[in-house]
Amino acid sequence: MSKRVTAKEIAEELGISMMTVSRALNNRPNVKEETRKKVIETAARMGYSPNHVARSLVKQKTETLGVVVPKITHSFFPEVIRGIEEISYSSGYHLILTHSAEDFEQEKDALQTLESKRVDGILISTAQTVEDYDIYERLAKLGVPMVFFDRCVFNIGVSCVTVDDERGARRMTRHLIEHGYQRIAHISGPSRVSIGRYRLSGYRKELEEHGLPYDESLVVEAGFQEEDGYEAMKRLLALPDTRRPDAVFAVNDASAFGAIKAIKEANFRIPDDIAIGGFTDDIRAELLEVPLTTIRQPAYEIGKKAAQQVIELIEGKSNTVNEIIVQTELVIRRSCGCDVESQSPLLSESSAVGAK
Amino acid sequence: MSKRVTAKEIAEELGISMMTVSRALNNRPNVKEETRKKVIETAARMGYSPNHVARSLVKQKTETLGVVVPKITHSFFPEVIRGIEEISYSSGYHLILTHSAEDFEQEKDALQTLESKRVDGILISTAQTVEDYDIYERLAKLGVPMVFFDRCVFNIGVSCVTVDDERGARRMTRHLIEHGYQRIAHISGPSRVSIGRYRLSGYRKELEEHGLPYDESLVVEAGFQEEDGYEAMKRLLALPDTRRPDAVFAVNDASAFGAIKAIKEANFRIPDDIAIGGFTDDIRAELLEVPLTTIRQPAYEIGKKAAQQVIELIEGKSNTVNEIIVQTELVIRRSCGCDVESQSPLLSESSAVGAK
DNA sequence: TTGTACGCGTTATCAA
DNA sequence: TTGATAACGCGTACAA
Repeated sequence: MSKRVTAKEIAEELGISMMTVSRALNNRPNVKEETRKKVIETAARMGYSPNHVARSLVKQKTETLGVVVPKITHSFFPEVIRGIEEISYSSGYHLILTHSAEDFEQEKDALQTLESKRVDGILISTAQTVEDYDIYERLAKLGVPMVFFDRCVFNIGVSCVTVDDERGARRMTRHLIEHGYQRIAHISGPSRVSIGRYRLSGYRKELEEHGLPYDESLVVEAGFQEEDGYEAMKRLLALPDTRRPDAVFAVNDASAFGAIKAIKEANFRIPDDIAIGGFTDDIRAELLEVPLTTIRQPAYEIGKKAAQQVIELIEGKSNTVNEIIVQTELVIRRSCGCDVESQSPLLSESSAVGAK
Repeated sequence: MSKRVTAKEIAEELGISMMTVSRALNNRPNVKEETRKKVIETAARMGYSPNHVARSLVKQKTETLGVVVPKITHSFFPEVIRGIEEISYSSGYHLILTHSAEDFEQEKDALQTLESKRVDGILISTAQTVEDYDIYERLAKLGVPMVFFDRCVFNIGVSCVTVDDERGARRMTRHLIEHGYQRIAHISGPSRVSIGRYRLSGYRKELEEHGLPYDESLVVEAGFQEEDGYEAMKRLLALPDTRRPDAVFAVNDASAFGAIKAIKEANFRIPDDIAIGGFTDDIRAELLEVPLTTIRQPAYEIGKKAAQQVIELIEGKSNTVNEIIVQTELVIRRSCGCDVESQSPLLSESSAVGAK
């Protein structure tokens, strides 16, 4: 550890008290302008850097937010983080980023460290292996400002920012039904995770509304990763010809990517033999050989809203438990076999940076 | 701020001293096993969470690394962060993630906060508008363990983990030359940034080695973003027919994406009219309508190595200034007009999660 | 094996 | 307008 200049040393240098230095440096009233100037100048000359650790200890505030993501993937979470970062930066908070790698034990670990580091608030999207809610409840009861995003836990008094998963799933399912598909399969997410449950329930409700049977053999519970979708699709493809799905709704785009891989390996064509729809609108979705029809989740927005929520909690501007629902959008591409005039998928305005 | 249980309170509860509590909780020797058990049990019961802030203050160590990235984009930096996270997690460090949004002022800001927060080490990739190196030098002189990754500043006594940019650029340029292209343009990065300079110099040296003229009108300095590549390409396309390039080497994939967009808008074909090569191997590169030939930078590796470097510095296992060069790889796809049997680009094993 | 006194670097409080 | 003193919660050093 390098030797650091302290406020005390500045005080000694100038023959004044520590408190005056502190006041001057923090732009507090009751300091003679002349003194303030001298202090600031001396501090700069001596290379003073205020010790935030000491400050946090006495102020009981770290100006830091803890973020827990299940995965630092390529598309959704980085975008969410960007949203979080933008809001928190402008409010003077910094981010401790942790990731659970979809593992509940690591997540608990991360949460405990964040607690020990006394972050002012926590933003979290649960791991897919979440087992119980004790730790969230404990933190919530302790009064640690906390907000879930994307993957939430409800009814434990914690706010949440997410999309209307059930509605999005219904929208996708309806879209497939309206295009004449009869045997629509669903590669679902883990039922432990909110978005897994809600998307499944949306799928199911929409089938019912259209008088289609809910066929359990067409629903495979899997994880959120590409390989999970791949394995699940293989199981669906192993069904006898007459029972094989003519369309598949995957819980998210990653899962859909895996499913597509399995479908191609089995020499079926998309969408002719099997249509497919995803959820997320990953940046890769529109670039696939057969661009993927999907439900767009505004990741950046979700991040911003979630950050706004915790900050409001922290600063006491609000203490209600909110469920913020961000709207999704059905993005129709070729994988569902619909007649959209498919423009060249290369870098549409909507994705990435729209060069104008 | 919620009321927190302190070590002192545990001590009072048990009628022992704070120190015994501290020793018991930190698995230090010289505590009767029975006492230790009681302490641990009581701590759990009372919901004790050690205050890391206080601990950091006395130990002069925060167990935290500061990370500064210019952008939280979709591909390269998230992968680097994943690598950093993996190593630091296993060594007990947590990450404060800041981003400069490619803006030098924000970067300085971030660096100052990280300094104030007394992070144990800093990992940084410079913003494209970097102006001077004062702050890096100051931090380095102060003895703050610091490592650059990807975009480095050399000769100021700070370690760096990057790829051999010049060599990668030469490799790409040579590849284009060997395929008969004569007028190879370069959309370069900002000359202020190391990778901008080295890639340009690689391009230039390779041309020279092959006896090709270095034509200034074929070199356009731009930024690292998609729109920069787009604008730069438009300028190249505005050249008279005979002076127009037949191939373009873009400083990175994002820039190449923008260039491709401009080329298509001008109704030229890739690679027939104009071939193109990038640098990075963004996850989208292989998914383009005409998959992009590029130089692969092992982002995850870079992150891991960079994290290992700072941690070694922090723990005093090393105090030498290292320049770690990670190898790149030429990835040949269709955009350069070469005869590769182009397999379906959809989610090859190499990208994302290879479902097996 | 356990306890006491002090210090880490800052801010809050109250007195001057 | 300034300063002295006491926290903040923990670990170190030494004594018991």
